[in-house]
Amino acid sequence: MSHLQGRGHCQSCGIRHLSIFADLGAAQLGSISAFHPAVVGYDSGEVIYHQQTPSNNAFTLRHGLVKLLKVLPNGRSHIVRVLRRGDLFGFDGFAGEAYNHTAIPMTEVEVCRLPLTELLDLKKQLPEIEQSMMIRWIVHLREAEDMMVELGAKKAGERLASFLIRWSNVDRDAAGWVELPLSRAEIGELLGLTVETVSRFMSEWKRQGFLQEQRGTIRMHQVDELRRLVCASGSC
Amino acid sequence: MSHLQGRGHCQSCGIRHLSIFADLGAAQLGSISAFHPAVVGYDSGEVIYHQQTPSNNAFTLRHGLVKLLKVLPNGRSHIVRVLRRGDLFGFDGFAGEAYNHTAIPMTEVEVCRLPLTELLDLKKQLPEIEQSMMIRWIVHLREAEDMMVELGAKKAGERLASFLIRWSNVDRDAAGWVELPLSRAEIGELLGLTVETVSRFMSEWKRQGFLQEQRGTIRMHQVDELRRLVCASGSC
DNA sequence: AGTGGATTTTGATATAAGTCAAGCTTTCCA
DNA sequence: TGGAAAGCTTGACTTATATCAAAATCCACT
Repeated sequence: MSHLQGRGHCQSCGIRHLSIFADLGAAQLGSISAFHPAVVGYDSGEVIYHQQTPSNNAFTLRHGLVKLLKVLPNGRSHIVRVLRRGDLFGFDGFAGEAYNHTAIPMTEVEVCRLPLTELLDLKKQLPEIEQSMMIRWIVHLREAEDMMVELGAKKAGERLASFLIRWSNVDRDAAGWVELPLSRAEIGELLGLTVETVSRFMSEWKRQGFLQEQRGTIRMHQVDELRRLVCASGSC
Repeated sequence: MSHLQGRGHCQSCGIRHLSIFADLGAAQLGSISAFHPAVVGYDSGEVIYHQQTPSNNAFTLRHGLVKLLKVLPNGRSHIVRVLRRGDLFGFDGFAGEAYNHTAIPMTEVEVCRLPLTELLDLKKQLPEIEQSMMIRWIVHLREAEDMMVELGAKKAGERLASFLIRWSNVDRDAAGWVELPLSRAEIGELLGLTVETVSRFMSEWKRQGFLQEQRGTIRMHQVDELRRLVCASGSC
């Protein structure tokens, strides 16, 4: 179950430097009296919010991973984005309008819940927040455009290789291992492929030594080799 | 060739009500002395700007249609967005950074060219512009998410039907006709399909009476019928 | 009006990826 | 600890869509 972990205190927040509040001074934060964030926990698979539901809160991800997905009337669904520490989400509709997608944790997560109306006020008052949000939108839009190219112009192996390579370039440890807490089904939903196709490619690459995996953790080898093999003249 | 049509005068601009300057009063516009927009024309197929090129200007489309596309190193390319009257584009990088995509007119167009640094200043000064840009980003991001679902979770016929239906709901005349100045190849690049696939579906639907076409203009019939036929239980 | 080039259509064929089905592993918890 | 559920792998088969190729049509320009 989701559970309230307590009232938020931005001043002492461990991930503030990753959030839209990164550029605020302590004084500025202290002076905000009408702001009421709350730290909330969710288990993997719970629903943080559901598409078509009125949006009253935005969220900042404190730790764990969240997927944003859209479900079609016929049951098919597609993951439109995977969120990481510090990401802002749920601010894709205007206050009171419906969320455009569903947000579900892929691990245990902790989020900071921000009432939308308060966030909008804050944004108006503090140009730093404004600016920080604008930058996020731009980056975010770039990523969306890149993803459209992946989906529209690349084939299965290319999409999967480029996803795994990108993923393994973030947060990998000294030995090159990265957590990959996505099921094959989820990778499929993200890349527009079936579970079987994802599984086949990954098995093949493990056999060929491009990929190691143990308990939800992976390590990539000879990335350039893999690229040369899978991606026709620079398609990924 | 592209050609300068003259210095812009926001006050008298015919599409200002569609632009990011829609909510400004005449007085506010008049008071902006340091702003130097220019009206520029381009022919179909010219390059307005090229991906990887430093971004110094943003643009507002005055009339005609522009495609934003990304080209992969291997020559494949994908259209990530089609722009209409009033749309702002080229503001996807920060001043001086590279554009993330290439902008090419699909018809003769006229654009208003806005120096990025000036636009950024203006945005800082006038909350109306700020607000208007934020709304555009949100809408835009929604559209991008929707498009990812199209590409990732739907098949050829579903994508094409939903594209044609959406398209024909904008700017159609009293008799239901809409201009469609995209070649089959461009529709394919937008939807992740080949020319042949696009052509086959459209021919079939013409035969079946769902679609009429003459000289770059189309008209849809019995949309609900088509949907029922093509889209498995509500997939489009 | 007539010719040449581009675009579109149509057909035949190939193939990547989906579907269906069965076994195999891992994980979870009773 | 063991047994069920969930997730993953593998195989055989089907199919949607790409690819290749050739007509047919449309359009632009003398």
